[in-house]
Amino acid sequence: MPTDAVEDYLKSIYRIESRVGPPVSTSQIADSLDKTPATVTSMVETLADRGLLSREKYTGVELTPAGEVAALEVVRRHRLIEAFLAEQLDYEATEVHDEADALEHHVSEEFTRRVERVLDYPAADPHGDPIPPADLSTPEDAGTTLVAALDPGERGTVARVSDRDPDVLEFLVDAEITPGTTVEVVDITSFGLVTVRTSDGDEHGLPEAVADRVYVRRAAESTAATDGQEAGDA
Amino acid sequence: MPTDAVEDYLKSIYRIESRVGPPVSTSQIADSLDKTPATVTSMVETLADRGLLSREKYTGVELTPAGEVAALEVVRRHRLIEAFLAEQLDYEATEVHDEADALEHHVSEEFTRRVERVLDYPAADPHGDPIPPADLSTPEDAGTTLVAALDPGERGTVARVSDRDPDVLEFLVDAEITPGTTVEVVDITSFGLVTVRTSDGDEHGLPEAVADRVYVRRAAESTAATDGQEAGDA
DNA sequence: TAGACGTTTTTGACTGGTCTAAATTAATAG
DNA sequence: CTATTAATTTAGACCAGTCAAAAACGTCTA
Ligand SMILES: [Mn+2]
Ligand SMILES: [Mn+2]
Ligand SMILES: [Mn+2]
Ligand SMILES: [Mn+2]
Repeated sequence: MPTDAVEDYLKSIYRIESRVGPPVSTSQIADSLDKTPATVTSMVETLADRGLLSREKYTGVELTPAGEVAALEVVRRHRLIEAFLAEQLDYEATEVHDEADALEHHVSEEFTRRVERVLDYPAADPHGDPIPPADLSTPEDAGTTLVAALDPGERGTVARVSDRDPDVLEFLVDAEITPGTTVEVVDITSFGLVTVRTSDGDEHGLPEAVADRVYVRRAAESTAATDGQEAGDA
Repeated sequence: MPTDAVEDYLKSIYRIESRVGPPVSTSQIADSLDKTPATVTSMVETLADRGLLSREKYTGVELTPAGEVAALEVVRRHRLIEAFLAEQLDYEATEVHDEADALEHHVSEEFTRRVERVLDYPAADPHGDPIPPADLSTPEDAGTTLVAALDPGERGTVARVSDRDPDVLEFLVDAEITPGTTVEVVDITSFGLVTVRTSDGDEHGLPEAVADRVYVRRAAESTAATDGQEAGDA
């Protein structure tokens, strides 16, 4: 029943909520969907009428449980399709997004299940975003942003790279900073340059805007200062 | 640029043209798309304005070369998607149609090429409908309808079964009258019952409406009456 | 050749999604 | 506490696609 537009709004609100929390403002939605604020106001009204979100005028919106379920269904389809494109049709991680953005509104539940089965129930899409299972039960373990998780000298595993800016994503993929790889923070300057070493030994300087789009999990118990042990689990 | 609706109209007109030829009437289109005649009139006006078809009021429409190209692109995507669903996701031939009908408007050229490549350039969809190649050059060899092609006693290979009526399709699939199988016409009655024997030896009585949806190619040079030779190429 | 009848078009209306321009509101700086 | 400013909402418009009801058309029959 929901139209493409409705699904896109829900998905967008969901993603903003899970990044910065509610309330989600009109302009945040407008930016992320590339619509005018007037358009967004009108749409969130109808979404509120349908019980998919609660709205306080001039403040913002927040998904209701029903809205969150609907959003998660879209997110699930989106990520599953991305995984599928990468896996079965040999798409690059940088190419899957737009295709999935169109398809996500038009695949049936049947299709979704079959894709999931063929891929053997993948946990994450090609960027590392977790794929909600059919019961939509995922708590969204996103990992922590690079500088928040690691001090200089520490290592971690990349859990996820944001796919929001295609250029940033392209850069990260080229640098081999992708889900599953290991990174070590070499240095963090006061002016926001983060230098990391990747598993192939290369060093890359990441401006803050880029570093903030890399999410990692600390390598278990191997703080460089307190512990010389560096046995790697590649 | 064309919307889903525009593509559906073009596809529908194309299929009617290739079945009964132009001009295609308002009501034929309305029937096949399940729209009211008023709606169709309004849409064919805009299609004519865009140069996709020529129209004579109160008579009907005919695709222009541009319209035919656009239609063939949709048909190509549709059939490729059907083949893909059957092949890679294990759909039954009876299940692919609706899914493809939605997806056909939302897959990119890139996607289409990749699917085609993965399937190794398939010639036909699961019902036997030919898949136009990327240059859209296909002349559509559809095969000939069962009673037109075969006299009683003759055999032929099923080239194609119409997918228009899901129930008929289901029946044919159950009877194992599907593209690639061999059928022998046992008897044709004056009142339109066609009895055929399938390769497994079973006989099936097909009412005219069903028989007309099975397209075959005569088994080369093995007319039962004039020739005892029945060497089979399965 | 005049109806009658079925088909097609016209008319007018509605929904969903979008925009621009104008009005309103909330937050903030003086 | 008021004035400026930025964000938001309202007002009014438009487009695509659709339908129901009414009018126009063309054909075929009596
Ligand atoms: Mn989308
Ligand atoms: Mn993604
Ligand atoms: Mn369609
Ligand atoms: Mn088909």
